[in-house]
Amino acid sequence: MRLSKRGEYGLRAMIALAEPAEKGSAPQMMQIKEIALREQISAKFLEQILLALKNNGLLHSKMGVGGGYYLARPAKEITLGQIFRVLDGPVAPIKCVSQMAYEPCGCPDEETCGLRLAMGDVRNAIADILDNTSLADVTKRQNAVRKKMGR
Amino acid sequence: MRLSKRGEYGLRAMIALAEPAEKGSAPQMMQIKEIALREQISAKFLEQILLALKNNGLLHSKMGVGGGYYLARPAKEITLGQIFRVLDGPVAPIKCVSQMAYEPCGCPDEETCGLRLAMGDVRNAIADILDNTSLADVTKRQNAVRKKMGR
DNA sequence: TATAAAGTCTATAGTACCAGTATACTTTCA
DNA sequence: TGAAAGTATACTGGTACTATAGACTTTATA
Repeated sequence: MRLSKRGEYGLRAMIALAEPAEKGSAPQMMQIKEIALREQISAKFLEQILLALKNNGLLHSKMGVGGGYYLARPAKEITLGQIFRVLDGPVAPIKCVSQMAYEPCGCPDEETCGLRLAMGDVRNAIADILDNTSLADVTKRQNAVRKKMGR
Repeated sequence: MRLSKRGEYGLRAMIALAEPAEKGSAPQMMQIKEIALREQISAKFLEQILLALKNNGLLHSKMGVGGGYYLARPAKEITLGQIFRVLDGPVAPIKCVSQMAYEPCGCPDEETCGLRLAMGDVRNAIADILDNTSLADVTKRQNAVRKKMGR
């Protein structure tokens, strides 16, 4: 049940982009290098990841001097599930319970397959969290913990 | 978030072994070939998987003529989580939230890392299902569905 | 007690995927 | 016009996954 490095770095980058530099400021733009440095990620690798996120409509970018990446929509409208699926594919642990990439698993009777029933529950539990947690939720929670710890 | 073939086959085999041949009969013993045929798995591959489950105390075996594998404990005392961990390792999507294989993920402040907080929720949701679903639960559910569909 | 049926164990092969690197290109701004 | 930035694609080394092979041990029974 692992999150790939690709997925991890992508999620970290998106969270970084969701943290407003100043309170109530415009959606912030950051450069690849900036994010890479801050999150300790290989810039070249991150480049590919951000590109994939852009091509799937989650990021926008500006080329040239003073360019960079920024969120395509407000942080509260982008969920972890959307990001995850772009970078790591379907959420389901087994294809026969996948919503976005269904494939039969070959058991004689899918309707009554016990493994399928159990893995369906797992899929739903994961999707429930990922699809109902937005980037805004994440940064809000971060700040709440920070405040609580007095930082 | 994928279940490996190893994990899938192992879970299928354990579920097969948990289905009593006759109502209220003794823990049933099945041979590798028998399970492999029924679940359409390569017998040699399944062999390794069952061996791993045996070496981790989830299965017992009997060698020689008329031998086979059988559950080491009653089906209601073996959870999907136990099987999963033997075959696919930790449940956590990222090491910094793993209970059984913790490792720092390298973010500057783990306590307030948003990704870690979210992935912690995911881990708990998965573990909650896997550790609270026994083989007996699975076969019971299978039978319930079968009955409902009139088979 | 010989034989065949069954599990045990270790090694290895092929493949796919992951993580990262390299390089050439295009766009934009000053 | 040149430097800063993103775009695009190819390549590579490593590792993990999915088996397959073969030699070995244990056990029942004829």
